[in-house]
Amino acid sequence: MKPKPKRVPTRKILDILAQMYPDAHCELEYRNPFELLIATILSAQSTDRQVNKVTAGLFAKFPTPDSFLTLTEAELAEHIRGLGLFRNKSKNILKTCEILVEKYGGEVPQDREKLEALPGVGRKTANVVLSNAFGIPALAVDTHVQRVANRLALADSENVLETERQLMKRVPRAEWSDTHHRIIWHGRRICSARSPKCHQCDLHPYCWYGKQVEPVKK
DNA sequence: ATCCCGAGGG
DNA sequence: CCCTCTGGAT
Repeated sequence: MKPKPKRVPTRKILDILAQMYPDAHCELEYRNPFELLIATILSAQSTDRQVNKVTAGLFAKFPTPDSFLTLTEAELAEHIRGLGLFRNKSKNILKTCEILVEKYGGEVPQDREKLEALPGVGRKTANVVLSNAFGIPALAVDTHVQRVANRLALADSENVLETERQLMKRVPRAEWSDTHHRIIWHGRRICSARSPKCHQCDLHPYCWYGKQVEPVKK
C-alpha cells in the first residue's frame, strides 16, 4: 500500500477560518451599489483605510453618477489624490459614470459582462460588486486571496483566474462570499505578505507554507 | 511585460 | 530605504 498523500481537507481550513473571523465583512464603506462600485475601483493598489478616508468626503458631495459628471477629470483627481494611480482612476470613474447614466439609467448593472465592460472594472471588481451589493455568489481573487489561498494550499497557481477556479471548485458556493472576506481579513491581520505572524495563527498546524517559514517547535 | 502612483509600515 | 496595498488596461 502506498502512503496516502495527506492533504488538509478544505472543510478543515474553512472551519478554522470561520472560527478565527466569524464577523469578516467588506471593510470598504458604502451605502449603495454605486458607492461600492466606485470605492472598489478606487481600492486598486491602495488600502481600504485610505479609500474610506477619501470616499467619506467624496460621496457626501457627489452621491450619484450624475453628480460625478459635474466634475472634470482634474477636479476628481484632486479629490482622490491621496490614493495611488489617481489619474487613471479619475479618468475611468468619469467614463464609468457616463456609461451608467447613458446606458443604465444611472444604476449599476447586476451583470458580470456589463460590469466588466466599464472602464477600470475588471473581474475582481465585478466580483466584489456582484457579491457584496447584489448577493450574487462570486469569489473575488485579489492580492490577499491569491497569496493566502496558495499558502494554505487551497489553490496552486500564480494566475488569479486559475486560483479563482480552484477555489470555486473546492469551496461550497454558499460560502464563497464569507470565505472571500475571511481570507482577506486573514491576509491583513496574520498572513501578511511580509513577515506573516505564523506564531499566532490557528491554521499553522495545517499550513504547508507556515511550516517553511516557522517550523513547529518541539 | 509594463505602466500607473501616493500613503503607510518595517 | 524598500515593500505592499481588495488591479486594470495596453
